[in-house]
Amino acid sequence: MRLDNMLIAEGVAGPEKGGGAGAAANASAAAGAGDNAIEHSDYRAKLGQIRQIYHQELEKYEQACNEFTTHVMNLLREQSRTRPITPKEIERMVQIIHKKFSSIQMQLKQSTCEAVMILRSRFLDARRRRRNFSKQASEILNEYFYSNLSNPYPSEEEKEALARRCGITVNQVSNWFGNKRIRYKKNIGKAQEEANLYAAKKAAGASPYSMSGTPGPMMSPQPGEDSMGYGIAGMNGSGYSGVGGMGYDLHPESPDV
DNA sequence: GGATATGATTTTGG
DNA sequence: CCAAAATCATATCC
Repeated sequence: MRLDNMLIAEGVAGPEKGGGAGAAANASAAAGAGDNAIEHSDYRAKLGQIRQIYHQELEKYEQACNEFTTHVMNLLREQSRTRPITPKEIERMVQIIHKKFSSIQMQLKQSTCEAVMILRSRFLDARRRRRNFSKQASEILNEYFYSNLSNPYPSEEEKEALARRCGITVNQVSNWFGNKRIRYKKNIGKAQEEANLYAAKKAAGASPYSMSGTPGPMMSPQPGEDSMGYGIAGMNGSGYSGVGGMGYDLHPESPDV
């Protein structure tokens, strides 16, 4: 029963709902968010495949069940000429057959469920579609991180600002800082170089992009403002003092939201 | 193709 | 409940 419900919920079992056209329309409607439209329709297509196979198999089983039942019935009828066979016995026979076949159907349903689950995880698990952030986003995040090494915990507002500037979500900013903190701590020695590197960049000021490897064209025309205002204003005086004492420093300035 | 980097999720500790 | 730590799954580099 659970399996049935699940299959219906996933749209594998249940009403036919007009085949591909309906599914496609559904997909495009559900993908109003936009960026995941392609993956979603792909998901839909795969789901349709599963669905089709499932129904095919189901029908096949049903047919086989009927054939087998009639076959048994014929045998019984034949036997009834040599010995009396009660209707009750026939009914029992039929029930046994149906039970057998329904257990086979159960297996089909279960494996279909499994397939759907795998499909879901394949498409819905964000880990499987990881995309690296843009170069600029990494720059912005790193700048903030190394400018606030003594307290790399951006507040909610700061996270939102960073998210906007990087074109990612607040959650992603949080993830990034979580990863960065732990991975920075893991090898301070090496990362210190990076810290210095970013400190140097900050000192260099306006053009933190050193053009290391990519002779390609400049990046996107990113709507004006950016750099300046935020990053440089970092800490008070002495660059980055040793982390030695306390981490708590209230932000020297909080211009607005 | 494997080694490493990196974003996301899951587990764990306070 | 939040963040650290562990872990997963992919991207990217070589």
